[in-house]
Amino acid sequence: MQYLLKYSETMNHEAIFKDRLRAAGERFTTPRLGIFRLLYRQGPLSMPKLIDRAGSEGIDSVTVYRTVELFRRLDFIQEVGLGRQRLLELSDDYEAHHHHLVCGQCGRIIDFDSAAIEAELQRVSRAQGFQLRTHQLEATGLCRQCAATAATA
Amino acid sequence: MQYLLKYSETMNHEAIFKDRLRAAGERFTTPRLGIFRLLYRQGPLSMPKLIDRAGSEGIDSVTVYRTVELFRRLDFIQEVGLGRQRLLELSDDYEAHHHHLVCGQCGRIIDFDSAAIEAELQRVSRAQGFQLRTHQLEATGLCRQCAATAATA
DNA sequence: AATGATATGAAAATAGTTTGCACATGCAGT
DNA sequence: ACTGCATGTGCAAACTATTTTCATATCATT
Repeated sequence: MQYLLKYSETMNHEAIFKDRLRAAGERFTTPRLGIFRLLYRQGPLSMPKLIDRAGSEGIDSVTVYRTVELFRRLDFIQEVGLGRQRLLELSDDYEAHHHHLVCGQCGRIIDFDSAAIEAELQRVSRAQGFQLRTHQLEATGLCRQCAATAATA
Repeated sequence: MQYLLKYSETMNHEAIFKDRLRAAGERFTTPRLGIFRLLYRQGPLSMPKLIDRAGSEGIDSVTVYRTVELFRRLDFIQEVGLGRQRLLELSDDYEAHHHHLVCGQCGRIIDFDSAAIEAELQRVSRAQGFQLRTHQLEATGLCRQCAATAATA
């Protein structure tokens, strides 16, 4: 009997990427791989940064726009708001933190994890018949330092 | 050009708005009030929509940009991401829903409330010495209908 | 009402995004 | 491996969004 190997154990992330593209009837091309790599290696990037980095690899900005649109359509990436920025991140980036406290004063971002929130979200989704893919919680306020400064000012 | 605004209505929240502006050493002007009203009455708006609505009240787009920047600086408004849009909403809009399930397929947005999540967020904030102002939880996935369609496809 | 400081609108400059099109490339079938 | 051809890519240009500049209008104070 043969093991039913999971893709993630047999194939590297780029092979999985290629596979997922092909499965969706889309072509596996050099620019698409390049953009995937940038997001994979450099983590969440803003559109301008992604265009810039891709540019230095010889990928045109137009191609970046079109590829981001494609990736979004295929759910390869999601767009998350962080403070005032919009960042693009790979959907299956399990390292990503999804819960943030953003200081409106200094811009500091405090990541945290909360099993309680995840559990509650699961519960609500189930109740709504909603098939949960990913989520993001962003809280805004003042960090310890800025709150202290504001109090004395 | 004359503004198409009138001062004649109930001004409770508007008086507060005026006071807060003045307290910050900023001027209370007709365009600023107009933009405040739009956000107050029409709830969260995207930048293009706000520019459009303000335009039909005789307020220039440049003024909208500058006023939004001012309001943001004074914490009158916050920018929230919803699906792919960025929306502007008044910070003290207690009617606002802060928890959403966004369907990646059809774009439907399901609002929900969760005391459990609020409580957990309070707890985490306190532990971090973070002074919480507002928050937003956005979950992405497939709504009941789209999940059913996807399963049979 | 007069004054001085600042906000506003109009035009122009700049940045960000989309579209049209000729050429290049991935990939299915030999 | 080669070929055909559907599709992706880069470039230029159109279009849209945002910022800057500056003369004028408006606000708040006297």
